[in-house]
Amino acid sequence: MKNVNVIFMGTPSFCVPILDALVKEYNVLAVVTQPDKKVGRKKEIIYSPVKMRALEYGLIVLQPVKIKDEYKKIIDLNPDIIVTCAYGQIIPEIILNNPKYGCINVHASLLPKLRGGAPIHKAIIDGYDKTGITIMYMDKGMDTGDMISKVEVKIEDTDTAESLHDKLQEVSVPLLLKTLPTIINGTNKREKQNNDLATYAYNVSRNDEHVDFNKTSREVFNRIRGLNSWPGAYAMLEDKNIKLWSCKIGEKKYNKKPGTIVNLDKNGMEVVTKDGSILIIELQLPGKKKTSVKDFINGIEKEDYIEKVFM
RNA sequence: CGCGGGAUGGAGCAGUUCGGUAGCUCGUCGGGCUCAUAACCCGAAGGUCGUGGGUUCAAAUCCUACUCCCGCAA
Repeated sequence: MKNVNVIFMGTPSFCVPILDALVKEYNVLAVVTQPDKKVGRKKEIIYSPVKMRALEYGLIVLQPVKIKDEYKKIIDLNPDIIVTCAYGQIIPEIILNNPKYGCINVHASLLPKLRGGAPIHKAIIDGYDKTGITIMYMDKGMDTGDMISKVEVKIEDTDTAESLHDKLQEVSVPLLLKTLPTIINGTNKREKQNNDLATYAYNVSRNDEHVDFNKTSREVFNRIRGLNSWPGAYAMLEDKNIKLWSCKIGEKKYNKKPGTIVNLDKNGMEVVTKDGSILIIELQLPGKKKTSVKDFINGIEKEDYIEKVFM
């Protein structure tokens, strides 16, 4: 398939294996990714993972600030097909209508569920028992185009956003390599999405990262693991912002205000929820590193924490 | 130059204000108790106190420059 000219558009590490596969099997004309950002305390300029890999291959890298206004270079390359995956900008119709085989997107959910930028996190946070990868034609909406192929992945209680990310990443490449030839030879399926069944997974906001212990243990558990290992869930204890990295669902019930710390020992920090409790296993204080509660308790007075309430 | 916290045996921390013998809770190793133990008792090993300068009779502690880690904000 080296005679098929492809442009790949993507940004985070999730889609780097897709770029690898495309480079191996097809003729990649260029890679489009988000502009370099100044990130973090030092304001270092960070290349997207896709850009870094593209540079390793010596590919042309385009980084339009607004692809809506800077589409010309892409069209001028005259691609046969454009493959996108977590690119991060809405592609204008003038590009969508250009390649002869169309523009397809690799999306990390079973559409029409979880349309949007954070389908992996939200799949866990919202308590889905399965998710997957959908390959679809793009249209002008956000993840609303016709579906071509899918693969399902089961979500286990042991999964975190990170482990689910890895599982989905693993199945995305084989699905794409199976699907692309059918698009090129015209034998692919094309199924409309049922908009009535659609759910949404917008990018994770600061508000999404906050753990509300007034919810059920299950909901708290899902939120904490759904934000691990990035960006992490948090709750406030007095004036401190405490990150909660991993937890287990507790077995007891308490007649106390949700958020109250009732026990603190090497097994964890037990916090009251709406319908029971949660055992925090791993946490992080501001300015400190992530530590297990087992280690954390060695350096503190338990009385400073017991009966305090997470907000 | 966005704001702030931090670096002390393998881990989590105290000690720094006001310079004077390296401390706590764990872990590890050895021994004891026990039917047994993640429990308890006794003992031991293990630290250039992030790095380089400076002040001092004396620096983890004061001054100075730097490195690395982290929370927030973007």
